Amino acid sequence: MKATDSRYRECLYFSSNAFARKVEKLASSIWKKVDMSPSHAYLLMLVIDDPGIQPSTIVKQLLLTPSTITRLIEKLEEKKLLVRTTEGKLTNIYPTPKGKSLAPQLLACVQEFNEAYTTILGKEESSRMVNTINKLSDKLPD
Amino acid sequence: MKATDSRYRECLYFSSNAFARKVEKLASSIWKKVDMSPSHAYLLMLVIDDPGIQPSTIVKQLLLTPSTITRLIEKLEEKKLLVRTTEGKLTNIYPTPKGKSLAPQLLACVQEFNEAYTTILGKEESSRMVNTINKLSDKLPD
DNA sequence: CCTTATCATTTGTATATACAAACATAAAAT
DNA sequence: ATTTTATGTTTGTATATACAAATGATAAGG
Repeated sequence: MKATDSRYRECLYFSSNAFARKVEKLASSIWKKVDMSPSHAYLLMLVIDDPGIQPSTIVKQLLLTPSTITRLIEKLEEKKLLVRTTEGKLTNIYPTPKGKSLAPQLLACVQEFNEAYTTILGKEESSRMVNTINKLSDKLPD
Repeated sequence: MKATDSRYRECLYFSSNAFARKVEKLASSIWKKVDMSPSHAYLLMLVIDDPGIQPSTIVKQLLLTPSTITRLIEKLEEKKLLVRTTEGKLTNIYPTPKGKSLAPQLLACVQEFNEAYTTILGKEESSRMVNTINKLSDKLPD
């Protein structure tokens, strides 16, 4: 059934969740090429762009909680794509050569994903959508 | 950090996910009063409004997968809020008296949630948002 | 009728995410 | 200098959701 036909079509809870699930699915299908989920890929890109970045900074950039970030990092470390070095209470994350070598493919995925949804939704409309979502998102409480 | 400040602010993947998480959180805080997650509550309301409804119909209404629906139903059955009767390959779901008695509280939560976000986002803007999201959602592939 | 295809539901397992508590360290206050 | 508070990170555990395979049952084709 289409969202516009659901009994709960007017409820923001449903709309936003259903939409996010669809976007997630589209994104996942693209990042499967590098055998990674979109979150992992974005985190890795952040680390490649800013070697030594700390988890707390990643938390802010990705808008996820600290525990989630730890878990994402753990997985990427297992895959030998990045390493953690801890000094005192601070942790620094660096990409490994293997991780760094993925950079071009990661960028290609970003581009492919962006093209995929702008093609489907229209260039105008999707960028307006993203802006509106962000604006509203900022109004909602943490 | 605000969504509008994230490095990935222009990516629909981030925006839609972050937004959905916030909406989910707001919704959860309200439905905690009836000790239920929003999904469980909406499912229960569906069953109360249409006793004997089948899982496949719920799937279409809630835009979730069959396995997720089974899991939601299981939990509500554990809580004695609904019952399943299976005949042949079809299953019918009925609310228990206990489940039915929750109806007014469930409605109150719906209302409270709607008021919460329309207050925050503005009446106009939130209803436009919901419509746009649904429209775009329908364009994305299953 | 028997076999095969189709449909509805469930089960096993996996992913993404979060909350709350635990740690570990650094900074501030007395 | 010792205690308190604050900060950054990790761990234990829980929730929501999904995919793929299994199950159970009806329907269709030979």
